[in-house]
Amino acid sequence: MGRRSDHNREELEALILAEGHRHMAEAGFAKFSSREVAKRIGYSVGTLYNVFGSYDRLIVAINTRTFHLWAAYLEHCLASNPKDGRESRPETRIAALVEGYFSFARENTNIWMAIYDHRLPPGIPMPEDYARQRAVLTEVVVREVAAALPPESGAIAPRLARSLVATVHGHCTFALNGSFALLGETDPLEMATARVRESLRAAGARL
Amino acid sequence: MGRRSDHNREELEALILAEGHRHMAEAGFAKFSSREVAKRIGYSVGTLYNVFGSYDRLIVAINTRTFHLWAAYLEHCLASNPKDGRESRPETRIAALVEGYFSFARENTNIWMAIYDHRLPPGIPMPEDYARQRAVLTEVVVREVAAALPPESGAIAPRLARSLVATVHGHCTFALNGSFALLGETDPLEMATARVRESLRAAGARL
DNA sequence: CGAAAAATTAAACACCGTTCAATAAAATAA
DNA sequence: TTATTTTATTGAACGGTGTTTAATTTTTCG
Repeated sequence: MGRRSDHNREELEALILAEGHRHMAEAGFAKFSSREVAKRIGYSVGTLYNVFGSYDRLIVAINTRTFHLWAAYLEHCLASNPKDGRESRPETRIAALVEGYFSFARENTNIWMAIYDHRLPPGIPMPEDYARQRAVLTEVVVREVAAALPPESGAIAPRLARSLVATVHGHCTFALNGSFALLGETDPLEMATARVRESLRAAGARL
Repeated sequence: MGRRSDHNREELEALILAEGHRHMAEAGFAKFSSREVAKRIGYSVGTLYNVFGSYDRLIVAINTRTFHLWAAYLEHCLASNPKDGRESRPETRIAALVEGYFSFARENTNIWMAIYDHRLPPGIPMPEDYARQRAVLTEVVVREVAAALPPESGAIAPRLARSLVATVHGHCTFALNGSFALLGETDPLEMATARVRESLRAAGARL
């Protein structure tokens, strides 16, 4: 049948992705539907499948975009705490990072949760884009952790950074899914920040 | 229509729960289906809805059972490290707890993940059973954390324990969903244990 | 036994992801 | 230009889901 005059393949992919991202933000992972995305952009379901191949690949593309937004958001948070200003202490920048992790998740709950709600069927490998965007995000943390540690400890920064991301992730998850509220915890961000500070100090950081 | 001779209401509820749990363990949250559970126990879907009211309440019941199993598993792990034996040091018991957290999740991935995959629609409150079973699990950790801290720090044990559970949860999640593998981390358990030890030391524990 | 109560069913509804022959439009060839 | 090939798009069909409900069966009890 026919090529439409108003969208080439590239534009169509971008259109689906943009609307898919919006729908995910509004509806959340559990209620997300590829049919609904198709309806919203005025194409039929089949077209979506021609472009993305499957539901899973569409979700992965949406999540990849979320990683991109997230990394940009964190860099923006850090830019408010410049290295050379009065508030340039590594502690401040680390705190800004933890706070940024939490506030991105809080202000974009559905798209943030979708990253962890979705799991690829076993055997299907992650697209390269996904791994790369995720690595970018991790690199930001590695860089800041390395800056907080004494120069001679730089080698351990990557492993420690990954571990601290997991620490913050755990706290953020419990904050957003109600686990902390259920158990009586009222300030998850403070708890996460404290745990990160302790581990950095144990690794030799002077905070 | 009629009451069957072979199951009263209580037995039927237990039957559904047992088969539901089994199905969740085999299929995982994404492929779980109440219709499939009904088919397996030889009842129709309607009966399931008469007993549990909705899909969500069935899932919550399954997850509540998982919390119960999990707490029992952890107590069993701790029993292998008795308080009064040669290996009675709090550090050993804390390590056993972290290891138990990981190994339960690893050996029961689907039912463990289902706890965090499922989210109640907003407005519907958690059943009391769920909160209670979850509190039991947390109490185990609070008790061990308090034992690791100096007596005068006992008051902070509950908050610290919740935070350490979040820390371990984050590491366990990243270990099981492939995040750590993607980022090159090869020993999540070691990382989690190290973070917990650091935080306990910072709180005054002599490990 | 017969009537009231309770339990169970099966069909219907509105969704979902996925596939695929038919079709319409664009690109190319004659 | 017209004819043909290639490409993009569709919409119906399939088998699945959670959920509701009228009809039906079974049990209970007077």
